Amino acid sequence: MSTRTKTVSRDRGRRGGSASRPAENPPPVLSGNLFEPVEREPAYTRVSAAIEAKILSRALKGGDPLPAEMDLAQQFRVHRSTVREALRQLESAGLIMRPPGAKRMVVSRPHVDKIASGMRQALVLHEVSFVDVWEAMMVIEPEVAALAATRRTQADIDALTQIHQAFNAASESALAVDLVGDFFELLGACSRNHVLVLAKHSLAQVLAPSLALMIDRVPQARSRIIGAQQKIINALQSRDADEARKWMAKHVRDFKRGYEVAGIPPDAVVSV
Amino acid sequence: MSTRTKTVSRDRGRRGGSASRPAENPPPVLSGNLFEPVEREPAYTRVSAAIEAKILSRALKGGDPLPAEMDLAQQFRVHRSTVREALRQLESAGLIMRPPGAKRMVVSRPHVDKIASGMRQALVLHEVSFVDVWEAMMVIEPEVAALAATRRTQADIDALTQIHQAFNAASESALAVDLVGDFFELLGACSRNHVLVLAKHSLAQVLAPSLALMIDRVPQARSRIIGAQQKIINALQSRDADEARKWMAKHVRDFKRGYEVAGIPPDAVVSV
DNA sequence: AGATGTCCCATTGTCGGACAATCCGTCCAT
DNA sequence: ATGGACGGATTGTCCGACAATGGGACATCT
Repeated sequence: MSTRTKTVSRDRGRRGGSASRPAENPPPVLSGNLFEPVEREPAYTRVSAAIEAKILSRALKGGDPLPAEMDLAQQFRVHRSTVREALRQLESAGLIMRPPGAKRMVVSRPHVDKIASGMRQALVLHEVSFVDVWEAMMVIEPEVAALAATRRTQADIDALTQIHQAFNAASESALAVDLVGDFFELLGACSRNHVLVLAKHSLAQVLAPSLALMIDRVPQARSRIIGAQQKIINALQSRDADEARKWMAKHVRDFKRGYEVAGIPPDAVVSV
Repeated sequence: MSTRTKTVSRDRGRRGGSASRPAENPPPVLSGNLFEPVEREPAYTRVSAAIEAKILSRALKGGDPLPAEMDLAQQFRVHRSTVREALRQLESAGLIMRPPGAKRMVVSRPHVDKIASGMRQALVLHEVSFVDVWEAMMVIEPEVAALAATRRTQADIDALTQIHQAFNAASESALAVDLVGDFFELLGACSRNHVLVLAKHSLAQVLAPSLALMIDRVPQARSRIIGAQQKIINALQSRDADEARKWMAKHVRDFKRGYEVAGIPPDAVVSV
């Protein structure tokens, strides 16, 4: 005999996806399905949902340590193993993490890398083609550059210049790819808009592997990147949003040309 | 005494975040940290990483059933509990799921809702302000509309019109909000670009709760939405990308005005 | 005082084993 | 063919256990 309570009372699964069809008239006739499927969500899901709610409602702020697993198990009246499975979910969602070399889990806002990597997985598994990603870049990057031009500080420009010069001097392509990523990321930071930074970061992650290929195969790619970066920095320096937008658009278009020259078909699906 | 193997051999943590500083000259002097932190990732993480790799490399395709937990435990030489924790992580990442009323887990590509909800959590926890989200919409939505104008089919237009009319007739605001979301989503589908759809979807999720507020508080919001939707549909009908872009920009700007009229401060952080 | 060693306890990571619920295929009776 | 009974397979949850380790309290050394 176990102490489990087994009350299946919980019913407010708030997973509403807004995909509701126009909603026929329910009262008069019972058209089609009378009952919706009974929901039997396992305990580990309820536990994780409960903790997630506390975190999202800011009852648990970032940095707060979570109670010990045993405590949670007692509070939820559930076995520690069950709590652990719930914690794994939250951990993978990035809502909690364990600082390296620490016992207790702490509440943490999901790091950009975390969510971006989720996005990358999704795009890879959805077999998104390179043009799709490129199109998204064409939409986002020029506007981000324009925003950056109006909001950058001198420190931003200095940092960008530093990366630009490092790229100029980079010999091995792995480093060069990293530096291109850094340039884009820093430019995003100049826009002072977390949402766009997140979106940019995801695109960059998806593109990075093939970018390495491209830079290796296309000799003139580096000089074109150097030129575009320089123009963009100049535009930022003079706070010329239109110029920044224009050159970033050129820059992104160049990427596509680079891919074409490198023999990567535009409808190639991105991969890991 | 347990049978655990405890080999700490694994070292290729490929979590490279590209945040590398310009990389000083390592060979001559030992400047700063000589050793990187020893990595001791728990077994459940390695198990989930192994399965994740198999999925991302498409060795396991979508729809494939995963082996039973016991099988996995035997293959990995770990306890079933450990496997379960790994599975929880993959489940929460959306890489595997259990079809309602089935035993085995199956490989699944993460649904848009899944990743979008992750994005929403991240933005909420990063205390992103409403203007940030709005700015991102101003960047993305008009271009999506322009793309949609060139790629829409007649079926798309019919569906959009249907939603438009449903919104026109919608009485309760919850339904109206859903329909606005549906309109945006369908418009995204017309763009035929999964990446942009994903980004749009995330933004919509973040905005939905406050949108309900706004529609309730601002009487003229509905008529403005109706007008904009109509103009956009017309632009799509005549495949006029510029017109679509222009009206969508107006439409999104209207949202901001609506928020202002509703008394929602622009730097209010989005919440659940 | 500050650095270092020692000891203990709380907590995590992992394991072994157990049992009820339930899905699924098989077999049998109607 | 339909419907019911049966048994194996698999999951959800629990119990209990133990080694490893982080963290604090305390003693010791310089």
